[in-house]
Amino acid sequence: MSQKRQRLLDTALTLFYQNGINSVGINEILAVSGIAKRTLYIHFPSKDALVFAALQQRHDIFIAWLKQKLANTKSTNEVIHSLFSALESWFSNQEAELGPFRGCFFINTSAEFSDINSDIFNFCHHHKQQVRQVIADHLISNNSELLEAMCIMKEGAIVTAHLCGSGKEVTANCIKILEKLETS
Amino acid sequence: MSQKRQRLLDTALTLFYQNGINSVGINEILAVSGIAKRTLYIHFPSKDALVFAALQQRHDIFIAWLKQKLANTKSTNEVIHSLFSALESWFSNQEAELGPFRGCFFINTSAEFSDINSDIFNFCHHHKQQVRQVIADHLISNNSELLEAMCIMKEGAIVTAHLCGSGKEVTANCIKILEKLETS
DNA sequence: AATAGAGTAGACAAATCGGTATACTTTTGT
DNA sequence: ACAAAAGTATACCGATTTGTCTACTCTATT
Repeated sequence: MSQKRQRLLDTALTLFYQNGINSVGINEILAVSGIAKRTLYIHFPSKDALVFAALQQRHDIFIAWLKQKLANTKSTNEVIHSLFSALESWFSNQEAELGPFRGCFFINTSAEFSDINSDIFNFCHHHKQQVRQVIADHLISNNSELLEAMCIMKEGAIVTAHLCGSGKEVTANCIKILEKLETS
Repeated sequence: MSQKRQRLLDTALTLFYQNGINSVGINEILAVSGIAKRTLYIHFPSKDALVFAALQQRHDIFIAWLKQKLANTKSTNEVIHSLFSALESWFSNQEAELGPFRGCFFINTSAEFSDINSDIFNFCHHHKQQVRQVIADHLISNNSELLEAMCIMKEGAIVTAHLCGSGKEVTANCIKILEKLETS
């Protein structure tokens, strides 16, 4: 609807993802976006509401990105390769839509919001379920053990790439491991 | 040395781990520990120094806990079982030394401190390397692919248990997957 | 041309942040 | 026993936090 609202949201998401939510104040978002404080509080009743909207925005972007990466996969092996190649590309900052890699926004956010019953923490959980579903939809065979393995290794790869910075080796190892599982 | 210093550190670690570092103020730590502000700043020059000391404390506790859990393992298979049984026990709050489970303190902390070159972020990286080394020391065979798989799945399991709350199924799946890898 | 809605700039409020200073008391080592 | 070190309580500092308020401007539609 409003282009100001959208610019606010884009700026907030970028800053939140890059620096962590608690480290980014409302005033910084206003300064970077060049929008007045009053305008922000017309569109979002509170910072938490802005955070929640940013999470939704990131969720939509990530799911769309993932679906596109998994499109046209015609076998389990192709899903494995497409998924972890995409992750590797993300880790090495070659996915413009996702911004400079700094781990998973939802893992990071759930680390800052400790209340397990809050809307924000709940949405992080919901996001992970949705991602799992997208992967599941692309697996022809109903191999739930392989699906589980892919999801666990995906989280492990994201965390490892973020903390240890070795993106390429990690994803290559994941592919190798999952291929062994697939054919066993 | 000083018992006050230790109490400060224990309180800080508990609160930081449970609520996130940026969500816990100096004053809260003082109120809970019942120690004067002046005393804190005698022992720690800044909040960041306290955070760093808390990370070191957690590191020592975690490494000791892990070594104990992996002690007396006599085969690769036993390492797999000991490691992921221990994790499952942690996830379901049965490991008093580690406190109520709220993910990995180092993953959580690195989510809050975005500067990759800071001492704090660096220590989180260092911790993960040390954990990997402890696991490696218990593997008789020099199977680096299995080691890598165990580390990736360990991170994946921690994140998944925290965000999705399904501790038991996750670790059971990890064990199943790793056993397949081991014997292939 | 008039009016309503969206936006701006910035002062302001109340709370909280990390950190310092002061004046005093307790503990500890020799 | 005495002196140094450690600890307490509390006031205070400047900066920063989210959020409110006022007064003004721009723009679009009827």
